[in-house]
Amino acid sequence: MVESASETIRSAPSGQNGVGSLSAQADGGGGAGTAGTAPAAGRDASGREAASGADSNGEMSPAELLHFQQQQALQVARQFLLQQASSLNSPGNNDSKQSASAVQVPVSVAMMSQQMLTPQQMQQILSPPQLQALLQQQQALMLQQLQEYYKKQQEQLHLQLLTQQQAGKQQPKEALGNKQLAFQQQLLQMQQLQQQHLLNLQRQGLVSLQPSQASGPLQALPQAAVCPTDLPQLWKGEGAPGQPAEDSGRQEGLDLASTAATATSFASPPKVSPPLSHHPLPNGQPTVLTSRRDSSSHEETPSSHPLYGHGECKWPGCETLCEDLGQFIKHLNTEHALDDRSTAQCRVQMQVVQQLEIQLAKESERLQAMMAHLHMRPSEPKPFSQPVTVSADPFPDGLVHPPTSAAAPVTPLRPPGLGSASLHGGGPARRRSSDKFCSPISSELAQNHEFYKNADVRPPFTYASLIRQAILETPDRQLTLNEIYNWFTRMFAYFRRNTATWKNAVRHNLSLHKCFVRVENVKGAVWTVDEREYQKRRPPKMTGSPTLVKNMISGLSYGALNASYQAALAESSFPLLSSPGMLNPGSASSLLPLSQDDMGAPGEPLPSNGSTSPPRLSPPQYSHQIQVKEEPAEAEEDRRPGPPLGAPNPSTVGPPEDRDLEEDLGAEDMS
DNA sequence: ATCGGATTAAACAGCA
DNA sequence: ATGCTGTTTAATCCGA
Repeated sequence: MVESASETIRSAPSGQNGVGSLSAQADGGGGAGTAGTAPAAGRDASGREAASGADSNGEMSPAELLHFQQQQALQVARQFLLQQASSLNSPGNNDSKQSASAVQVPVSVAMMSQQMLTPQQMQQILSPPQLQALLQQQQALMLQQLQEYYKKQQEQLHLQLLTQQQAGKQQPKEALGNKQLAFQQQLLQMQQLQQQHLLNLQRQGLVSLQPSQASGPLQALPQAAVCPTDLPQLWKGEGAPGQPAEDSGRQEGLDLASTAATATSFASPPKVSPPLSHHPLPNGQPTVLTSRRDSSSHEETPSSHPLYGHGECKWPGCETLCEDLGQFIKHLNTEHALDDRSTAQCRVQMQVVQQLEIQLAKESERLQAMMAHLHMRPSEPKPFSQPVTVSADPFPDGLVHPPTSAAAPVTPLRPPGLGSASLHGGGPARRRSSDKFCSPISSELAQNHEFYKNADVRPPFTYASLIRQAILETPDRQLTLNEIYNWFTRMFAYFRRNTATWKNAVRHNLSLHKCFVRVENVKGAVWTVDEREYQKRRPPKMTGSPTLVKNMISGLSYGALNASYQAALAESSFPLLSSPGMLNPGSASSLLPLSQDDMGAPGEPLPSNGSTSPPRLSPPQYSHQIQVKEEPAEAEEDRRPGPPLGAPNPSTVGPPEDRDLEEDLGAEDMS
């Protein structure tokens, strides 16, 4: 009647049958409708996007999401690292120098680290921009210090150089400048860092790199006695400049996974005898990363320079514009010649790299811990045949070995407890796996408690099931709205961060579902769960379809289901169901005032007798038959035949059953 | 293609 | 007046 044509226009993409078009539903909704639609349309897109993110694209399970996030963080860090490293190495290509003298590195890392960000700070997950900002900060600070400090140390440096050369190790070829020495040293340090990192990875993150340890490589360097004969070879590999730092960096970034992966599995014997005194690498491949990068850049345009890109000098803090490579070279030689400043800057860069390494190690460690946690449960059959580890897993120990961060395959991860259902649920919010398959939310929740608590992934449960869980977890099975909110935020990181909409959804669900009953309490209103109502709505489709049930049972191992269900009962405070006695008038009433009401209520069929009232709840039942739908199974026994509930055979129409039940209890309930 | 459940958004009323 | 709570409607998505 009302031609709310105006409204009509909006929606109706295709979503609902023609409703949209006709719709307008001017009918009752009137006010709400008009006002609501507009915003709703626009918001839906964004809102959903935020909430479901991956859903639309590729389906990701919560765990996959998490994994993905972690990988991204690591990649960013690694990319950064490689970029930094590339600029660090670049100077070396000017000439293939050799001679190595262990340059004493005066700058104490410890000192530096104090000036710089604390490990704790670094440890925080930084967004790329943040990371960059921090790095710049570090660089600035360190630069300052270095410049001052370096003057004092220069003498010492020269002295050492002389000493080295006199020792007969000096290379006749060309005189080595401090610059080269410094770079060599840095290179070595990089190698050490990389080794350390790899080692850490291989140790599955059990080795955490402490800030204090960070100075290890540096200080150990002198003693490590860079073997002069080794260095040349090292440098040789990087004779060619390679592509612009940026490009190479980018490339590395893209290729990071494989790079890292190869790094860990590389078997090629290193040319450099690992100087690292403390971390002997089993298969030693100290230079893998470096040499690999070098070699790749090696074949690249000789006309470019790692420190030159996009027409500007990439020297840290420089950014001088240079029209061409020639000009850049000139600039490099003049502005960044071997002097205090350049050397200091190199060190700074080195520090940056080191810090990144540390950060990377920490993130890797975290990732590994997370993955280890997620892989902890062998229970689930993996649908994916994808190998979890990259190549042969070199880890001998018995620990679970999640892929190392470096080599981490993109294997989809997911919370161990999650059933496949939740998996393809695609992640975001449309989950309800628990509802559908009767896989008890409590069990999954218990298993993945920590996961959901810390991972910002949306739990694969419906609001209704979550609310119910929250309520059932409490001793008296009742919660105020606010307490429910608190439970959500306490149990799920997701709800801690996505506060906008879910509260409304919770309220909406509380009101919408009959299974949630509001009870006036002394101190206000509390919400309780009417289990029967809840159970009623659970098996949406299974009810009438024997085939469905059959499929389900065959699909999910009965044993597993049963087990999980029992587990749920046990751990999840489902005393109501698990213990027959619970339904006794006394206790039941106190606990579930409402449900009690329903059952025994006014005139209603439900016997006040607890055991009988909830047919499907009777203990024997789930003990052998999952509750999957089985309310029918034995309900009838105690119950009067009348109610469809009792209908033993599934063929009996589902709807009636549902309806009846509803009427049975619903009546009172409604009132 | 359709249906029903779930989610999200929003309007609105009642209450402290 | 404001914020919280609770109810309701509508749009949309998604799985069956």
